[in-house]
Formats: sequence, C-alpha cells, structure tokens
Amino acid sequence: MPNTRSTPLDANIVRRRNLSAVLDLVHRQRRLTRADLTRALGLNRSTIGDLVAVLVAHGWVDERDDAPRSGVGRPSPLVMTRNQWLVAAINPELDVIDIALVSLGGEIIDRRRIPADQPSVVDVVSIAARVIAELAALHPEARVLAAGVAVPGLVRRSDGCVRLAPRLGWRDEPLATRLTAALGIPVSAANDAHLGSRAELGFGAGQGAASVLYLNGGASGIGGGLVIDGRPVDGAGGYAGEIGHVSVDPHGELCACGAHGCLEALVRRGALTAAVGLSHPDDDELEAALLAAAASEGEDGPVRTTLREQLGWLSIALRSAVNLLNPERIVLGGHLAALWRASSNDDRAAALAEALPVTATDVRIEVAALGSQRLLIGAAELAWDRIIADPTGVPLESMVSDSAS
Amino acid sequence: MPNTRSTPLDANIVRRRNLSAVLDLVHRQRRLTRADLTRALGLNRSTIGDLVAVLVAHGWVDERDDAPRSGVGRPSPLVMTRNQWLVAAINPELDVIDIALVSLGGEIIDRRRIPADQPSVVDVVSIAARVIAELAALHPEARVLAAGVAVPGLVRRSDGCVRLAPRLGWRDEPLATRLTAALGIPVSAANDAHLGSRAELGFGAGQGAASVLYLNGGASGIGGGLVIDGRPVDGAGGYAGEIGHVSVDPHGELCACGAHGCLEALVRRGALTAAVGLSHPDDDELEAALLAAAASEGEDGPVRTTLREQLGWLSIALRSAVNLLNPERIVLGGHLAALWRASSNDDRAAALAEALPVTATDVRIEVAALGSQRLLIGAAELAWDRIIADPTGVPLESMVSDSAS
DNA sequence: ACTATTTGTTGGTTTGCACAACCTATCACG
DNA sequence: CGTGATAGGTTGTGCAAACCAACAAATAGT
Repeated sequence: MPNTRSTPLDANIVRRRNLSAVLDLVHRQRRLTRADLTRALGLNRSTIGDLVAVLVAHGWVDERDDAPRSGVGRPSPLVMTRNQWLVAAINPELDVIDIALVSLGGEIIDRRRIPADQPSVVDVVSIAARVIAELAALHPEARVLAAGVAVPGLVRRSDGCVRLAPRLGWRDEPLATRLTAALGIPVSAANDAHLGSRAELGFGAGQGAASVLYLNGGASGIGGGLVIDGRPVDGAGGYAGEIGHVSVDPHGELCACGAHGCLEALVRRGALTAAVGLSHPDDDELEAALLAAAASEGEDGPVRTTLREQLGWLSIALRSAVNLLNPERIVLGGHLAALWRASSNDDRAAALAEALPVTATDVRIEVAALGSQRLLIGAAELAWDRIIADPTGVPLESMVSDSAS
Repeated sequence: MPNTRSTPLDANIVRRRNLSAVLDLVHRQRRLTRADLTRALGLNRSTIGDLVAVLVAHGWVDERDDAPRSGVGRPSPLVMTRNQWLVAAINPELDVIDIALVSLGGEIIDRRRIPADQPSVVDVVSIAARVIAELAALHPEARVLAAGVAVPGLVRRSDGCVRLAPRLGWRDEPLATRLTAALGIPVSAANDAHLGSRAELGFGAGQGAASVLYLNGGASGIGGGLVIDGRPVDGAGGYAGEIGHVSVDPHGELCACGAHGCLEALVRRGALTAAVGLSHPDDDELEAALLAAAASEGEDGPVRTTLREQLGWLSIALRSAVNLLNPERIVLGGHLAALWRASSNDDRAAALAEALPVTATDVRIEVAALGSQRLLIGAAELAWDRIIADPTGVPLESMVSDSAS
C-alpha cells in the first residue's frame, strides 16, 4: 500500500485483528489474566472473554483458574501459552546448523546444533527436514506449523530468497521456497541480525520500547535491525538495517562491500580478540578477558586504548543513526556488547558526548539479553508472525508428521 | 503503544478508519470517481456510497455527476475536494513569515509573505493571527479549522514546542501552544524539512512510494525527513530525520552541532554559490548558474570540481542512510537538487557506485517537485492530519472568525 | 432498438462489539 | 464467622456497520 494514512477495514478484519491482538499479547507476556487483557486492549470484558474462548478452542492458549490470588475481587483466570502448536527455527552458520522448536511465547522447547562444514542449501534442507522430524517425534503432543530461517546474509524478504551470503558462499538461493517444499509447512527467511532485533524487541533488551536500533557484532561483520513505532523495518527490498555499512571514515580501510571505512571495516571482532591475545573466544569469554585486561592495566594501556578507539568508531556510526532515526533505545549485541561493557564509564561518556545530539540525551543504550538463543527466537518470530496475524486462518492440518522415519 | 503487532479495534474505530481512508484518498487525488474509491479501498459499493454520503453531509467533499464519460456502464459520480473548510499553514523564517490557506487536496488557496526581521514567537503569533484573519475574510464561504507550522529547527512533536531554532534565535518556545491560544484553533508544529518530506510524499516527487528519504538543502543547513511503509517517522522525541548531522568525515570540519564532519558542515550552499560567484541566488538561479558554468568549462574546471567534491560528500551520507533504511526513493530538495541536476551523469554514476550497495541498485533518486510551496503544503498536512484521522469528530464550530477587524 | 457492462440504490442479513444487569469469588473487618 | 466491598466473569440484548443480492440506471457497441 503506497503511502496511506490508514487502511480501510472490512467487516472480517475486526475479529481477526482483535484475535491477533490478544494472541500477540499472550505471546509476548506468556501468562496474564483475562483482566490484564481487558485493561491492555481496552476492549469490553465480554469481548475479551469471547476472543479468549475462540483462541482456547483453536488450541492456541490455555485458561487456568489457579489464580495468582492477589487482591480483592473475583480472581481472573490465567491465560497462558500452550505448547500444542510449535514452530521450527533454523539458523545455518559456517560450521553448524542450529535448529530448534519454539513455542508460543518464544521459548525454545528443544534444540539441536548439527555440525556442518559450510553447508549448501541442499544440505540445510535435508538436515532441517530430518532434525525437525526427530525433534517433533520427541514431542508427540505437539505439531509444527511453520518455520523461520535466520540467514547470515542478505535475504529478499518477499520470497525468502538469499541474495548473497558470503559467509556460506551462497548467492541467489531460493532457500525459503526449497524448505517450504521439503517440510510441507510455510517457511520464511530473513537476515539474522534483523531477526536478532526482533527477538530482543519482543523478549530481550528492547522490551517495552517502540523504536529500537539494534546492532550485532558477529565474526563476519556487523549487522543490525530496526524497529520503528513497534514495527520491524524491512525496507523496500527487505535489506534495511545494514548498519555495518554505515560510513564511519571515508578514508578508512576498504570494506568487503567495496566501499571505504564502513563501520564493520573498522570495528572488528579481531581487533578485540587480538588485544587480549585470544584466538576463538565466545562473546562471554571475550568480554571477561577484556574486563580483566582493562582492569590490570593503566589508563593508556594497549587494551584500553583499543577499546577507546573501537568505541570511538562505533560512536560515529551511532551518531549517524541517531540523528537519522532518533530511536528510543539502542541494543548492542555480540562483540559490540563486550566492547561496551568492557569500556570505562568515562570512555563511554566521552564517546557518546559527540555521538548523541542534544535531542537524544535520553536514548538508552542496552546490552542484548538473549545470548545464543537470540537468532532462533528471532527466526521463530518470523514464523509466528503469520500465525498471529490470523490465528483462525491457519490450516492446522498442514504440519510436519511427528512420526520420524 | 510499545511494540504491538496489531492494535485492537473497538466498534467505533471501524467507521472512523473507513471515513478517514476515503477522505485521505480524496485528499491525495483531489478528484476521483466513487468506483475508483471502491476499487482502491476494497470495500463494498454500498459501503463506499454510505461513507461518501457522510463526508458530503459534513461538507468535506462534493459529489458531481458531470462524469468523465469514459467506457461502458453507468457513469460513476465524481468525488472531489470542496473548499468549504481550510487549514492555515505558517512558516516563520529569518526574514519573512510565510502564511497560507490550504485546501483539502493540498492546494494553496491564498498566500501572504510578510517581511520580518528575525521574528520572535510573539511576532509570529500576532502576525499570524492578523494575516490569517485577513485571508479568511477574503474567503467568506470558507472556514479555517486548524493550522500547522513549519519551523526551521528542532521541534518536539508531542506538544509543538520549539526546542532549538538557531536561525531564529529561539530556544524552548511553546510555539504551538501560544498559537493555539491566539488563533482559537488546534495548531501543530514540526521541523520544516520533516514537513517538506510529507509534502513531497503526498503531492510531489515521492508520490506512490512507500518509503522515501528526503534531504533538503537550505541556507541554514541540511534537513531531512523520512517516510517508512507510508508513515512519516517522528522518532522517539520527534527529532528523526536530522540527516544533516549524519557523519561524513570524522576528520572534517567542525559543525555547529559540536561534532566533526557532519554532512551539513561539508556540503554547503555557500560552496556552490561561491563557485559560481553569486551572493544570494534562489535555488533556481543557483541551478541555472551551475549548469551554465559547468557547460562552459572543462572536465576539471573549478565549478565541476566543486560539484564533484560536494556530490562525493553527499553520496557518503546517502550510503549510510541507504544501508540503514533501504528506501524505495530518495528525494533531493533545495541546493541539493541544484547540485544533483548540475552534476554530469558520469559524476552521478561515480558517486552512486560507491554509495549504493548492490542491494539498492533500484533506488530512485528524484528532485523535489513542489518548489517554494513545499513547506506550506507540508505544514498544512500537519493540520489535515488530525482532521483526516477523524473526519466526523472535528468541532466545525471552533474556527477563526472570518470577520477581520 | 437491443444487449452487454458497469455502477448506483435499496432492503435485508450477519457479524461482532458494547452495555447493563446479574452472578461469583475473594478480601477485610468487626 | 458473617457481612460488605470489590473485582471480574456471564448472559442476553442492542446497535452499528459492512456485506450481499436483487434491481434500476446510464452508457457503448452492434
């Protein structure tokens, strides 16, 4: 819909939207009372009762009477997620394919990390089909309804085609289409960092904020995602959020993208690991090592200098983004989180002093909260998206068989 | 509403939204048939008939039967804007206060440019009150319902408070509140470039696009606005779109904002006017002079070199913004339009080659179309916003008297 | 003139939210 | 331990608004 102030509402949309709003709220809160729903959505008590009854009938949620018994008045039944329907989340990486079943509420029910060596799309499809069937067999009471994929690369959002994933060596691979055919359930795909922002928005450090800028530092570069007015931003082609290629220094090093001085060409995980002399630390180890090293050396020691320099580059990119978007919150993940937490308060303040304009003094900078589950939760969000958008329109029959071979 | 997938719909919202959608479409198209509305909105013929009847009854639109008589079938009545209700647009500047009455459909009905010398808020309020009354008196058949102000500075969107307008020497001035009190009608205020993007989106070079990045070069710097998925982006505080302070070269000149190498510190109107030896040209004169000078000199002549250099800086900011937002279209206004149009195709291509990532090769760059009416139309959009949001909820009595003293 | 086509018009239908009245379960206090 | 206050679920009715089907009107083409 090209620039409309408001979309028209036909008769059926009302029910769908309200069911969707209720289910969405349960999804995000996991458990709340019917009275909470009434307050949060502003609908009538009887309407909420009706809507919840529909969702219960469809098996999306459960209602229980063992109340929190807090306060006077008749206790309100607890509405909670129910693990009868699940979605699958898939995250192919350079050396591992990470697969999980995720419940409504964004909880990882079961997870397998399958070693792989720069898997092809065919590999991913066959492994995903097998593993999802195996996982489903462990949960015979549940059914897998849809799947989402987090891809370390550029993904065309409309059809889930991977335009370019240098880390995996993929180019123009119709990943989502292939997976949909193989799994027999709808599959969507998106950029991993973009999905990281979705996960943090819903269940992590972005909770409660309406506009969030998320930056994730990974081994292959810096990705990002943004949420504006509560809606994830895809961009025209689905490539929004590539904050790793925001220009930081036009005279800086050549980036893999062909331009000079991109954020990810200057703020590198390698610079941090080298400073503390580690070869392949995970993010937690890196952060611990940075903190220890910074504590044991002087103000101008080599680690602190590296931190200060890297933080300086980061702050320039943040400045551009903040001036452009005026977000409510910034969430840092991966090695950017380590960089932020290992830096001294003084250095942070100095970096931000120039980075944040007077208008943005109240922007909150947070560190990502979801750890290694982030991408899977984000991928699951992609699958939940369509379900939550139309809870009664989901064909509950089209699902992966739970009888694995 | 912090991050909701979909807002609940109570019973009354449906009608309001549909009326709003119809009025919005008429606002943007100015004249279309009822059949067009039916097709565009997807609602039932009878529903559209009903909605239009309500809008006619409230005086927002007219229906006429002198059809375009094109094609078989019963001709559909033409629904068109009606100038019974107007809004006022106000744009205080350094040396002039620009005031207009604007109709539904974004047409400027009448306009006055009142000379002023760095007016204070009090000046603006008294002049606006007087001039709007005068203009209203010239159109006794019409009523002025609301007003919008385009301010060259930072404006808090929630209450229209001008946080900082260096050009006018204002700081923390409750402009909208004062004007509301003085005029007796609701007044909203926003940043001028932000409103420029609104105007171009609705009626200019951004028409039809869903996501637009707008950059405007003015005497005081570079401002901008952005529209994502058809919605103008305000940001958490209302300060989004300050693309003039995107970092272009961290080693570059000091910007008035206190940071180094902001876009507006490097791409300056003064650099262009100096290159062609003019002192105070308007944008058209500047563009003509640049074109003439570039045509009359060699590839590496001074004007062309300046153009190339300025375009290079601009392209770095565009690169950051495009990677972050992946917009569908970029609209350049003010001296940035002159810079763009006066540059050679080769220079443009060279600048964009590095600026646009592979993912954004299909982004369209356009030149702003509305000229000097842009800010007034944008300011009027601000006023129309609330009216279109709830066409039957507008108190038609609360209006400026048409009997000027 | 007659037919096909498109669209407005009208009256009846359905859907779904709101509302009011009523019922129920808890807490607090005497 | 009983009674009142309070919060909230339950039920039936009302109403608003979109939809639908049938019909009428106005045009273009044959």
